[in-house]
Amino acid sequence: MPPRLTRKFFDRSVHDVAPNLIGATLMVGNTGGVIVEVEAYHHTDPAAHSYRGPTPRNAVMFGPPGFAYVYRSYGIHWCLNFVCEAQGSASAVLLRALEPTAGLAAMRRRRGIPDERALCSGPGKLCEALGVTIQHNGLPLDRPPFELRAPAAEPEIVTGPRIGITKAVELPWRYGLKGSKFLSKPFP
DNA sequence: TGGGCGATTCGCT
DNA sequence: GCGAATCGCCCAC
Repeated sequence: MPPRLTRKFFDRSVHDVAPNLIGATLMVGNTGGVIVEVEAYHHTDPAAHSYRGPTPRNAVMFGPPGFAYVYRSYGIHWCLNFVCEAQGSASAVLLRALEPTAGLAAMRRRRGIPDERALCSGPGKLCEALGVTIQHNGLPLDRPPFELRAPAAEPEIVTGPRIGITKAVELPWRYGLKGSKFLSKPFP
C-alpha cells in the first residue's frame, strides 16, 4: 500500500501540490476514492477566496498547510480544499472529482443516485458523497476522519482552464487524470 | 445597511 | 441550454 501523505506534503507551492494529488487516494471515514481532478488557487489570484484578505469564512486558508478548508457554495453545496504553502500564503487546492473506490453503498445512499460516475464528479457532489460539511473545516488532513495516500503509479496529467469562475479564467490551473471517466467535465 | 453575486447542481425545455 | 435554490461576503449607498 502506498505511503500516507503527511501535512509536510502540502508545505510547498500549490502548483506543485495540485498535480501531485492526481492519482492519490482520499478517504473520509469509510468512504473515498482516487483523486482525478483538482484546481489550484493562490492569494495573488483574483479568482481565489483569499485574494481580498482574511475573513471569518476563509480564515483557515491563512493558517498552516495540510488542513481542510470547507466553504458553502451558492448557499447549497459544500466544497473541500487542501491548504498549501507556508502559513499566510493563503493558497489551496480545490478537490473537484474522485473515482469512487471505497464505501460505494454509503456514497450512493448520501447522494440518492445509483450512477457511480456521478457520485463524485464535481466539488459539491464529492462532499455530499463523502459526508464533508463545515464540521470538517480546519481539521488536519493526516488524522482521522481524513486519510491520504500517495499515487500507486505515476499518473498521466492533463491541464486546462478552471471551471465556473469569472476572474482569471485564462490561467490553466485545472489538473486532471488523463482519460478518466469520473471528471466533472472533459478537458478541452 | 442592503443588493448583487459566486470555485454548483439538478430538473425541465 | 436555462433558471431556481439559498447563504455569506463585499462594496456601494
